[in-house]
Amino acid sequence: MSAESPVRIGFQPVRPVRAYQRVAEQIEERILAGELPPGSRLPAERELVRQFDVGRSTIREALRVLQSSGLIRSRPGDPLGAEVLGVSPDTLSHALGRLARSHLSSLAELIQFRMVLDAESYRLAARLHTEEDLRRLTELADRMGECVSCDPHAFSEADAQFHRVVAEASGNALLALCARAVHDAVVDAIEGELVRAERDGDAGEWMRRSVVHHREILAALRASDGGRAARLGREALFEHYAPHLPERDRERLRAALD
Amino acid sequence: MSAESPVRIGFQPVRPVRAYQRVAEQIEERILAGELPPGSRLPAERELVRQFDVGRSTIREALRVLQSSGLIRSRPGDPLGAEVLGVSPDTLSHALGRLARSHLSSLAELIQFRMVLDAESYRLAARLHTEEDLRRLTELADRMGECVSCDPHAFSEADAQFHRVVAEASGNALLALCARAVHDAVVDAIEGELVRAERDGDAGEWMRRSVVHHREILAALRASDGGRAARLGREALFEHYAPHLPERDRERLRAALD
DNA sequence: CCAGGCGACTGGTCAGACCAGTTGATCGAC
DNA sequence: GTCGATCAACTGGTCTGACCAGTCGCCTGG
Repeated sequence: MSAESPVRIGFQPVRPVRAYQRVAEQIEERILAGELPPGSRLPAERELVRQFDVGRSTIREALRVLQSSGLIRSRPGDPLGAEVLGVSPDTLSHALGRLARSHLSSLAELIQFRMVLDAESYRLAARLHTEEDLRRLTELADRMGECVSCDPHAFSEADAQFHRVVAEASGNALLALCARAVHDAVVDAIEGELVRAERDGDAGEWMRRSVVHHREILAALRASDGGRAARLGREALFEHYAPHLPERDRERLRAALD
Repeated sequence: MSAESPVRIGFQPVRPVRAYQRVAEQIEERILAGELPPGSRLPAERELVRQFDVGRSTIREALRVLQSSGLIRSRPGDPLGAEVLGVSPDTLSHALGRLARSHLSSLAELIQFRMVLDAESYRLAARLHTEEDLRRLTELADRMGECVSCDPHAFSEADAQFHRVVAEASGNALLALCARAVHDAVVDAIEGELVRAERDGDAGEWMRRSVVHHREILAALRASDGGRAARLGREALFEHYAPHLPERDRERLRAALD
């Protein structure tokens, strides 16, 4: 402590703002504000150099930041310039995947989180779903049934789509995006395990069980019984993943079953 | 369809991988694998140029990508090189904030999502909480009570911390991070509304109500009644935000009440 | 002992060059 | 005429070399 501390008036420490940051912020602002809609094109880099009056490396670093955020995409030789992609959930998936990979969150946490998001999707979807949603879900459940013991890849694809449709039927895009990101992260993280299980020969069995689960959930949705659908969804995920987890994690997952 | 379609063997379209991408991936890999723990330093850019055998602009673009992902931080003049920060939830918050800002999700969706995440935090926390958690929550609720009609800013801070402690007590770091990110996004988005409400003079009233809600939730948590805590949490959020939403959105929020 | 200055670094920025890829107009063969 | 190759004018990706303003450690003069 100094002898006389000067009067504190709310001065903020001024941190230098890099040129590439300001460029990136300006462009991001335009994109988020809708002035640069998805599909539109940014000027060429050398043109941006003129407009922003900075060096090309500065422009390129700014574009790199935007690209790593998934806001734009560029392709060498494209005379139209970088393409605006708009806000996409991929960044979210990426960030979630990184978190899942790092020690910050274990696979069990990821699955538990997926149980939460899926269950709440079901709960909301049970109230809001349309006939069209039900038709698509029925179709996807049927396709899953067809793919058992013939095409595991198509099965997974139909399964993923089933969850995606439910999440969208929940009426909450944010919830749907997060659910999808977590779904992808789980699939990425446990793919190896599932392949191993398949080698062990019980592949057809869990697929059949999964189809039954999905049909039950679908029935609950059709009956607009959100609580039941949510519970079934949690149980399905638990049954699906618990065998591949150590006992300690399994216990934690059980806590999310309710 | 062409006359003779060649035999399909699983060739993947080879997409060019940029040099800066490979550099960024290599470094990210080391960080995620824990070989470069938080706090450690990357070599200087010119040293990386030698190690990776690429130009400095390539190195810089790679570092820019890593920096925008929050994995590293660099400071001009630092003779130690860029600092490794490790995986942080900030990227997630940032991505969520962008999603919230874009047309992809309205404020109502954001709040609905927060109702879901908070409620599930309560449900899990009710099972897992420790005495220490309860002590901290009691303290925070008390502080909220003290701040009513004296320091709205401190009130908000205590409120935010209450939710953060609950989320951490849920035992799921991922859930906690998302809940925090969504909380921040909601606060960012509706700050203006709350200030307006405060001007209208009912500030003290909703703060008092909020304190009551938090105490009720705390009691439910103490009783390990997760279902009750979850329901109370949803109701508290609904009551808090519904008045500031148009009727249509309010209806959608009600759906999440259960 | 300490203050101040002097390098030797750092990251941030710029300018200019080259490469490989894309595109569209041009031009020649049919 | 149409079609296909050619070519020039772009694009983004990369490299080089330079300069600036900071930051740090050392070293020197007091």
